[in-house]
Amino acid sequence: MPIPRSEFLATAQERGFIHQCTDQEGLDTRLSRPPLAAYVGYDCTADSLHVGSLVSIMLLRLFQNCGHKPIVLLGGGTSRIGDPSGKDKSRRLLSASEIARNKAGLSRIFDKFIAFDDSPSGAVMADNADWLDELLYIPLLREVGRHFSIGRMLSQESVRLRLEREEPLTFLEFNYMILQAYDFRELSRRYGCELQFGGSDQWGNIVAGIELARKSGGKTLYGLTTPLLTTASGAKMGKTAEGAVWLNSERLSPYRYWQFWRNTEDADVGRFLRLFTELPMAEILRLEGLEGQEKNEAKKILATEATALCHGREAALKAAQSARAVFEEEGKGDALPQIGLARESLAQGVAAFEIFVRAGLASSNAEARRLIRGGGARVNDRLLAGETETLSLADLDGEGRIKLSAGKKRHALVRAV
RNA sequence: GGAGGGGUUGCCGAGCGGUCAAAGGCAGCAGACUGUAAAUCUGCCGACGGAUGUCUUCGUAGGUUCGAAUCCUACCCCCUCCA
Repeated sequence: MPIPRSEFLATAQERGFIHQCTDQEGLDTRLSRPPLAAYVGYDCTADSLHVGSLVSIMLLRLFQNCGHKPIVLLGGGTSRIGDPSGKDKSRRLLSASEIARNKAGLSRIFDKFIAFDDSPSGAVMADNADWLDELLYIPLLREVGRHFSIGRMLSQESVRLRLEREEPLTFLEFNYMILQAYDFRELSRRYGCELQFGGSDQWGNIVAGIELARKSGGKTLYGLTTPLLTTASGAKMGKTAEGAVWLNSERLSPYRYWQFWRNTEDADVGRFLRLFTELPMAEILRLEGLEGQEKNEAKKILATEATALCHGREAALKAAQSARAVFEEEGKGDALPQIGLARESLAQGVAAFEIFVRAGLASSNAEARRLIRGGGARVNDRLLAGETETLSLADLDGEGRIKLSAGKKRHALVRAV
C-alpha cells in the first residue's frame, strides 16, 4: 500500500489503525480538502465503555487532530435492538430509562478524548433515536428495503455465523444492518458525514451504509475499519481479575487502569504504544526496540501515557508513583484501592478472609479462603498461614493502615476508621 | 399446526436413577520459574466463620421413588424439517 498523502491516513496507517478501507485512494484525495466528518457508532448498553472501544476513540481523536470533524453516534435507537455481530446470543432489550442513563455516562468519557465545540473540527454527539424512533415501516420498506438483497444479508459474516451455529437470530436483530446503514446515510444528510469508522466486525454494516447512500442518491461515502484488538497470545483484550477494563474512574480506578497497561505482553508493547499513546514514532521505535527486562520501562511509559489520556496526567503520575512504591519499594502506594474498617470491629478481631472480600480482592468468602489456603494471600507482606487467621489492631501500621495482597499484583489498603 | 432434536455450574461440552457440587476443555485465580511479560509445570475453581457438616444449582412448575441433572406430566424457550 503506498503511503497516503493525507496526514490523517498516513498517521493512521503508520500507527496501525487501519484494517480495511473501502476506497483508500479516493478517501485520501477527499481528505486533502478538510474538514471531513466521520462517525463511529457506540451502543448504549452500559454506562461506560471499556478498552475495546478505545481504538476507535483514539482514531476519532487523531482525526480531529488532523483538522477533521468527529461525530459520536450514540445508539439510543439501535441499542434497543442489539447488533448480532460477534455474539452468539441475543441481547436483552434495554428500557428507555436505562438507555438515557447510559448515554449520560458515555458522553462524560468522550469529553476526555475529543473536543466538542462549534469550530469547524468541533466534535458532535448525535443519537440515532432522533431519526430511528419515528421511522414508519411501510415507507421504510419502500424507500430503503428495496436496496437490500436478502442473499447479500444472509452471506454477511455476522449473520452467517449465527445461523451456522444454529443459534437464534431474530428478525429484529437481522434488521440491525439496515438501521446502521440508514444511520450512515442520515448522518451524511444531516452533518455531511462521509466516513464511518468501526471495528473489523463492522465491515459489512459499514459497506451496507455506503451502498445504500450510493443507490439512493449517488453520494459517495467511505468506510474504514480498525483491527480487532486481541493480545499477542490471542486472548480478547480488556479483562482483568475484576472484570472489564472500564474507562471511567468510578468503575475502574486510574491505578488499576495503569496496572492494566503495565501488564501488557512484551509482544504487544509497540502496537499499543502506537494505538494508545501519542508519543512520536521515533520514541516508540526506541521503546519497542528495548530487550528483555528493559521492556518494563516501555510498559511503564505506555501505562502512564495511556492513563494520562483517560484520567489526566496527574492521576497517571500518581498511579505510577503508587506502583513504584508497591512493586519496587515494598511500600504502600496511596493510589491503591482503599477501604475503611471500623476500629471497634478490628479491636475484636476480624477474619482475614472477610477483609479480603471487603477490599475487593476476592468475590466471596470461599474464594478468599481458597486464596489463603493456596498461599497467595499476604497481610503487610507477610504470608497468611491459615484461612482462619484474624486481623486486629496489632496489624495496623504507623499510619493506621493494613496492606492486603492477593498474589503479587493485586493489592489494597485497609484503613481503620 | 405436525414430526424430530435440544435447554447442564462464566463459556463450550459430558452425564441419562444412587459412588454428582456434576467428566473434559476454555476462561479465571494462586504457586513455581521470571522481568508486575510470554511459554511451561502444579494447585484451586457454587455458597456458608473454620465444617467425615449444611444449603443452593442441571429451562420452569409439579409428580414417581428411600433417593432425580437423570423417570413421568404440564408449561416456557431454541433448532431442523414439513404445513
